Amino acid sequence: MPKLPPKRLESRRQAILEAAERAFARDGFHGTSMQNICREAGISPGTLYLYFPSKVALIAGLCERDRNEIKAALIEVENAPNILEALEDMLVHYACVEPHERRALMFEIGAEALRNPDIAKLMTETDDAFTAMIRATVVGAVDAGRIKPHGDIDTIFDLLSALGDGILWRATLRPDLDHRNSIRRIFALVRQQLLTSTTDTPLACPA
Amino acid sequence: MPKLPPKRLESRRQAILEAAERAFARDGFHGTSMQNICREAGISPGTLYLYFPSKVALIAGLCERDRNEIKAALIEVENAPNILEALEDMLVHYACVEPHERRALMFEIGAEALRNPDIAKLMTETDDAFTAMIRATVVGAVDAGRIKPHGDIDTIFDLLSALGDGILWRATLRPDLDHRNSIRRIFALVRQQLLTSTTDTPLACPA
Amino acid sequence: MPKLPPKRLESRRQAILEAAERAFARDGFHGTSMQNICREAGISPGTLYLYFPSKVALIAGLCERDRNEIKAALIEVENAPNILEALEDMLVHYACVEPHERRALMFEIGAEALRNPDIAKLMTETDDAFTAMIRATVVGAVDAGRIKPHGDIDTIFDLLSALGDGILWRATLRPDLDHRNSIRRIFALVRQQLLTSTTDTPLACPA
Amino acid sequence: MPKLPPKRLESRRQAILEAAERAFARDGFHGTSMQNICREAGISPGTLYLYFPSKVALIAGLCERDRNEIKAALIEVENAPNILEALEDMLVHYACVEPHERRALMFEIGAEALRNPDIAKLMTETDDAFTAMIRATVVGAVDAGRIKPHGDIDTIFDLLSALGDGILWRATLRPDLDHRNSIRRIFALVRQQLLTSTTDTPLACPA
DNA sequence: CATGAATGAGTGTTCATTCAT
DNA sequence: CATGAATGAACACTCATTCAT
Repeated sequence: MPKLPPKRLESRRQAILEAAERAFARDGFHGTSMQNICREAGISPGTLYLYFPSKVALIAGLCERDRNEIKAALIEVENAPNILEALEDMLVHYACVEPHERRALMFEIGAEALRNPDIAKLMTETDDAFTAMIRATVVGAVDAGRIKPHGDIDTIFDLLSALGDGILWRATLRPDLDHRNSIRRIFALVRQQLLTSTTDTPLACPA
Repeated sequence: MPKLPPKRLESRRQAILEAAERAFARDGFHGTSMQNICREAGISPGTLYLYFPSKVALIAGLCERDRNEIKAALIEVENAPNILEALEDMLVHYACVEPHERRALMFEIGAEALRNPDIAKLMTETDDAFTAMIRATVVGAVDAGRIKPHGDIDTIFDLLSALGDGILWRATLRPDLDHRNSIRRIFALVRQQLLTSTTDTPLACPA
Repeated sequence: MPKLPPKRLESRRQAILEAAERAFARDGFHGTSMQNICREAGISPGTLYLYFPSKVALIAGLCERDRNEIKAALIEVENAPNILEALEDMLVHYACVEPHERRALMFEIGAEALRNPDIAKLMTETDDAFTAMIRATVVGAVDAGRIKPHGDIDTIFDLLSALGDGILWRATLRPDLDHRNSIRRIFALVRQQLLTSTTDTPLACPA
Repeated sequence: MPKLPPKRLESRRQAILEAAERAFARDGFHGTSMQNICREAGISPGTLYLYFPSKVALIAGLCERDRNEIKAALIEVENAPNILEALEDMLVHYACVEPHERRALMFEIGAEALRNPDIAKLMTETDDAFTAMIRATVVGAVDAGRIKPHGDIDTIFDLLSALGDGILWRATLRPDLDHRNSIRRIFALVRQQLLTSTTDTPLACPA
């Protein structure tokens, strides 16, 4: 029987999560104390623990929030006229448009997942959902004859998954490089050699 | 003015580094205390600080040691008859043969690089050296007519770099998947669609 | 100016006290939080503080309740045909029949009394009432010629008081020993050497 | 390989234990923070944890120290010409001569034993050693014909154990009463009715 | 009367680092 | 060169209590 309306509680929860994200992004997970987060959120430690039972729970909360965000982004990709283009835009967004801190945080959550099974589970689920969704969309496009894969479709998926993760990793660890340009060129290559759109101009035989 | 012979000093340093690596791999960077490392190395804290000025310096030391190891591995790749095959083997080695802890540590060093410019510099240098080396080798092979790139050579390099990093990332975060098989198939695809060996049986035109 | 009928208030008070006792007995005074008690009682902290102004007040409440219980037990002793037998039964009850948690709680209340004068006062009053009552009863029996004390009657009382407290202390701290048997034998000895019932078979002179 | 001489370490340990005792006696076990103890001992928290691994370990240390003290006291009792007199003096010492805080601390250690098996074990061992020693001494005196028990010797022991504990309990919880006088009278009664010294003037038959 | 969200000082404990020996 | 005792700020987390609703 909550005294405050549920909406108030939920918005408070979100505000705390955002404060935690700012603090984590600024100082890193291990460099951020609960007191820091409290100060950032303008609340007391007691209140913080009313909403999140532990520091790890904050990371889990952020992880879940990201998961929801990615799911939403995926639905957009799903409905896009050109799936490769949509994926490319999504990658540019996370690799270049979002601030560096955002990627750093993602990286640290990954590191945390290596030691914490709960976080690992959240990440695994997100990853699986992502892959399954892309696969369904592309397979649909292939079946509809709008895309032609050059090679085993499963292998192309594995390659694309690794490619996406690798681009994000490099965007995080090598902020000095021009990833936007790199992504554009890589995707052009993918379109040419791995997943040809049949509605585009036909490609010359590579041999 | 060291009074001990430099060899003795250096071997001590290496022993400490190895102890640190064991401890970090077991408990994570933030889960390992300097006392743990001392116990693992069989020395006192005072002695540890004689060889390494801080905990981060240990990570930097490990990072540098890894860099040297990778450079050695690269030279092997450089001299290999088939560069793609050598790269593939190297990837299988780091993604599947080396124990999971090794990858986890690499990941944590990456996370540390995000907060520490010294570590970042070490990683960047290693990455650049790696890329430059691969590029030189492949370009040599292309010029010699032993390999034929299907597309812009720089783009292929970017793709391969991201692909390699992504495969390692996935091997670290998704230890439940069969990465060995995945790598084999991806490299077959790469050989077919991106970097064809002219000494192999010519490929059929994919279109 | 209470608006609820006093009975309702009082029964609520008792219910809270019982919940607190359960929680204290389970986890100890210092191991029990006010939130635990609230959960046990099915009320909110605000309500708890409406009935008891502090955590110590709960202990005081329990102490007072115990006092009333002991007073009731004393009246039974007072009316018993054989006072020593009644005392013995009472001791067996508190030392062996009641669950260990009950004694532990009594012990913890004692510890609290050492730091809190209010609690100390309650305990002292109970102790005095107890002693006075026993004394009156026994003196009555002596005057009536039903019991014959072997020695100074005040000293026998002091000994009996200490004996009773000591038996309870030992029953609390040494739950591994057989206190029931011990009490039976001690009381037989007391009857033989300290307080002889003249209605029983006369005792032989111990010398 | 301790750098400091073992004596220095041990004296430091003892100094910390004494500081802890002062603090516990003043404010109670749960009312004393580790910081308080550090201030009292003039050391830092880190140093405190170098000597004692936890707060409970401090209580255990005090408990063990008390045990040794009691053992020493017992040896004196053992060698005393009149064992009952020696026991009486020992009781007077702990009940009346030692400061109230000492008893309060003993009480709190008892309370802690109810929740902590390690402490309970220490207390049980001390108690058993105490009882065994007294029994051996008294049985020796009985066999030598210097003391004559009036009743079953085991029962007399149980009664004496409970009596001693009860006197200490009462001395702790009722500091307002005159325990010295009470003990003198109780022991006189014991000598008269339970354990007669055959070297003293023979007692008249109580009947 | 009752609620429960909010508080914030306080808890026991850790750990990277220093320095006298 | 090596030691290890000592440090003390910092940590994640708790809990008796309050008060606006």
